[in-house]
Amino acid sequence: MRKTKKDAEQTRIAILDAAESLFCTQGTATATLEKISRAAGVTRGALYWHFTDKLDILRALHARSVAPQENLIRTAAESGHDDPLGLLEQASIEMLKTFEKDEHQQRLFTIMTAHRPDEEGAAWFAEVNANMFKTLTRLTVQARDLGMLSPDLTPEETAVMMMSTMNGLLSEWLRCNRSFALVQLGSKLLRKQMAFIRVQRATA
Amino acid sequence: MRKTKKDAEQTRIAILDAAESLFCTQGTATATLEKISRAAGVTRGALYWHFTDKLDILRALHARSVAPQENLIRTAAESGHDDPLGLLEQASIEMLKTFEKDEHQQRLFTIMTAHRPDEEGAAWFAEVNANMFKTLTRLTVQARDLGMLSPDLTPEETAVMMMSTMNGLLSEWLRCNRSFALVQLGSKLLRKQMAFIRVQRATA
DNA sequence: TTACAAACATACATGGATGTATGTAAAGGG
DNA sequence: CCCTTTACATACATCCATGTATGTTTGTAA
Repeated sequence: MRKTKKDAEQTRIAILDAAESLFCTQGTATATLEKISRAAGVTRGALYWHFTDKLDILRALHARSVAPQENLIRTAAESGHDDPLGLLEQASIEMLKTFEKDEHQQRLFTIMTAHRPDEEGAAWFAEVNANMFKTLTRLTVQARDLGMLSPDLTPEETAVMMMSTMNGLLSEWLRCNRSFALVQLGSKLLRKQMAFIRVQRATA
Repeated sequence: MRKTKKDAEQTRIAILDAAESLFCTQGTATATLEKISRAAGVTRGALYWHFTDKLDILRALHARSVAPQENLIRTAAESGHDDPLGLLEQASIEMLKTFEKDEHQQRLFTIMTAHRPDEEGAAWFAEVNANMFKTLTRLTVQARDLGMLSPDLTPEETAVMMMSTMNGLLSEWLRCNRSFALVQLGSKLLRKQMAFIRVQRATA
């Protein structure tokens, strides 16, 4: 029992990894804190030292893998752009690429979509998604103000469509065990969809 | 305590309704059997009389609301069609319409996607989805054999795309509290996507 | 070197969920 | 009219997850 700062941080990471894995395979409800601690090679004491409860672990998992990416897109959206829809298309495809590689993001996505915990956890999850929606809407509003959005689509509708297809692609890819090329098929679909979303000029 | 056959069937339905509601709001893990029985106005004894356990209730819920619709599409897919993609588009839009009205289907979808239970329940859920995928693939294979499928899409890719956008639309609609017109926006998206999936002829 | 706090492990108390076993009153058939 | 079965309610036993309280050992700073 000789733990230096560095050792402590390493056990913290071990706990997070174990929790991520168990949450993903068993769900947040059936994955008990003892299973997690045993999978991490420690006892529940260590777990309660580093985190207050299950939801705290969830938040930590989110903070270390998807929060950075979310902030990246958010800041890009806040600093105006001369081609918002181009940025959106680019960012979406980029998200697919990193998602296809990063197993942490994949597990966390599974956890948040397919194993939603009880009420407090659900509220937190809803908040995370609402933020993402706001970011997207900001971009689509810019696009409309620049006259680049198809006239039969509102900014909100466009944001909904983007969220829908992205989440649909990711969850479908995970559900069928990564049995198709996510980036290839996804970008093919996204490009077509973007062409539909953009105002079509010079077709005559 | 005077229960005729009809009364028993009615309590069974009451249990199913209560379970559906609680599973939807609290998840299958936190919604305990006692909460369900109390919400149904009975005790756990009645619940254990009608069902063996939680998963049995889930199966019953599935059987009474979405199974009929699944079978409808399946039989339509098995009896060949001269325009499989047209049938697919039609069936998808029809699914959106009934889904928008039927609150039972909405709750069950929430339960199955956002509150997946433990391992046995997850296995059952995976099976249900695999069957749907097979049905779709059967249609897209027919389309390819008839030369109606875009040459840069395999039948499996097309089925994946359909599953993805449909599930994405439904879950997005539920997530943001039905705050957009599902049928209107969904059919708009599906029609555009179908045009992309179909082989494009007579464009030159 | 000593004293304090970090970083855990261990032990305990509690409540809650499940399953089962038993009780029981009415329905329904002969 | 009686007997069996249905359709539950009640009671009990068990286990498990959580939280907390306490013990223990070692870094670490003064």
